[in-house]
Amino acid sequence: MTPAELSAFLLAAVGRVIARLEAQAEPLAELTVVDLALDRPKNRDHGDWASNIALKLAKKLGTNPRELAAVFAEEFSLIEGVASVDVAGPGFINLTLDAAAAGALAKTIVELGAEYGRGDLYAGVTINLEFVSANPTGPIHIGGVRWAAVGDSLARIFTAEGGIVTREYYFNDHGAQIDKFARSLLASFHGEPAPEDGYGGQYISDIADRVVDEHAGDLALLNRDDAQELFRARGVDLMFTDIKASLHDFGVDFDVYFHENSLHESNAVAHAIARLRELGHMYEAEGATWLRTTDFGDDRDRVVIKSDGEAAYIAADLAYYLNKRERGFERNLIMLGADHHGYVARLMAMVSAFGDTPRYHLEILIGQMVNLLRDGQPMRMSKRAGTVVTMEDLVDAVGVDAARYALVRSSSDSQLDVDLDQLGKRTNDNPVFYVQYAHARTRSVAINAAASGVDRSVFDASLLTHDSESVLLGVLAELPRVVRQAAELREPHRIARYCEELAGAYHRWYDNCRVTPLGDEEVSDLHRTRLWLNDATGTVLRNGLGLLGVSAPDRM
RNA sequence: GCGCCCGUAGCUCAGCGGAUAGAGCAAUUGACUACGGAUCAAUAGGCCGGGGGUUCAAAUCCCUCCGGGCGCACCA
Repeated sequence: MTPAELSAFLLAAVGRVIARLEAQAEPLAELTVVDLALDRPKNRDHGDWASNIALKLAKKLGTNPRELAAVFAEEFSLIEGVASVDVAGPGFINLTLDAAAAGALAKTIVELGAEYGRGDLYAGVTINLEFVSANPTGPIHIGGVRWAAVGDSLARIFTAEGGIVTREYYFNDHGAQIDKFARSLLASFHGEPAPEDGYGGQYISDIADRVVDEHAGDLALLNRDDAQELFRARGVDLMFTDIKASLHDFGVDFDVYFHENSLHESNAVAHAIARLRELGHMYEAEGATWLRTTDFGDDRDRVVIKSDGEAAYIAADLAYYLNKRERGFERNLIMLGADHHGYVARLMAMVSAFGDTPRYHLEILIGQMVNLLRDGQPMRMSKRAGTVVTMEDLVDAVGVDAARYALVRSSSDSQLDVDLDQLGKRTNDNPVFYVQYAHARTRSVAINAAASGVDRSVFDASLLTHDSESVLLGVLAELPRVVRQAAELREPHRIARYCEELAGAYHRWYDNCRVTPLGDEEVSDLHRTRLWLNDATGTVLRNGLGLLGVSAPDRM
């Protein structure tokens, strides 16, 4: 029995009880699965599942929690597959399933395979996920890498919930940052130090050299301005190619690389401004053109066209947002570093100005900073000096799986400390190996089972009676709920934590319950049924790791 | 000054208003002539930053103070 099936039965039972009680009390609103608050108790003595619905409803029904719980419990005990029901503490209802009902899940999971864990939370909804979006003025820094891991995982999770997801990279190939980049390349070409506010380091001279290799003849003929222009165009292009390749090596491939420049070159910016003007939210003052964001909760109005006639940065954002909406995206998410959180209010105001709904049509996820440590000491980074730790450095140090897992396993709301030395030398410091090992073990057990003549020709769930088996089944049952919650809260780290819990439950089961017969013991239905459970665990670990973009190896 | 995030075991971090607050690492002690010891079992380690409040029930929600990070442009 899956949790969804159990919930449906319980909800129906609750409905019957309430129908009887409502004769003497106020009618209640329609109840849902959420009201049931079905939970897997931490303490095994409290059964397989627990509900606190009696505590929640007692007051509304004009009765006390324990009495109400007793009534529910009686009704619950009639459900097929429920072995026992107890009322505990202030009014918790603890349920224990019989082994056959609980164990049936193992077969269900094996049969569903990659489908198990998927849901329909965002069925058919078009979702645009914009992340990384690092300027093409240098390699992706560590904060961007966090978003690469988290954003890609979130994309996988939304997809698992039925969403039609586009991964999008906003490429800031316009404006002053790019000019600095071009001047930095030119400075390197002339053997000059990096400009005061520019970029330095090995990658600048590398890029400059590559441009020189391609265009040595041309450069000799160009004046300084034209040479800078050539460095700008080619340098951005080369940087862009490098960034794409790094992301690909990291397992992240974007569907759309959107160039900011295209918004300026087309009439997209003018189009967006015209629309906002029609809606009456633009005004002229002090020689500039403003968007009245204070009408929508921002603390000051924002300049869209500067008094020198140039578009301010937000102009492109207006155009970009409108463009996404016109491309048909219902939900748009942008992932930004904490150093950009001051931008949220004005973007939300913009959404309102367009007549859309903030936090629905546009959501901004803020990720806190990542501190890189080496031997416990923070690593100081400077773009000008070129001392940045890149995605490649991180991957070289620990590998793609370990890097992605370390970045995705914590809430994005928390600042994260990543110690390169620690991650690099002691592999056990990263729980990804614990999870991957559990998966490899399921494969190894399956191979041994086959060699011993154990197959899946028989499945008798009533034989799965060991305590470690009911714990394992309980954890397996939770994947769909964890995926849904990770999607709703935009928190991929819940998947990682779940995988760790599952791996632990599996290792403990492995220690207690053999799949292959020992010595000259006969192959029994218990062995065969346990093979189903083993394979079901392998499936769930693979599905879970897949949502994180981490491999599930057969051997390690 | 205003805004956002954080403060939980020695360290890095989980914890959907519920029962005895958890995991990994680090420490101590056990378990392989049994499906992989990258594992398991056990011990130790906590005024959940402080103080109020809401609730049958608060690490979780609200207020306040303290501490840390990051922001508050006609920069991008």
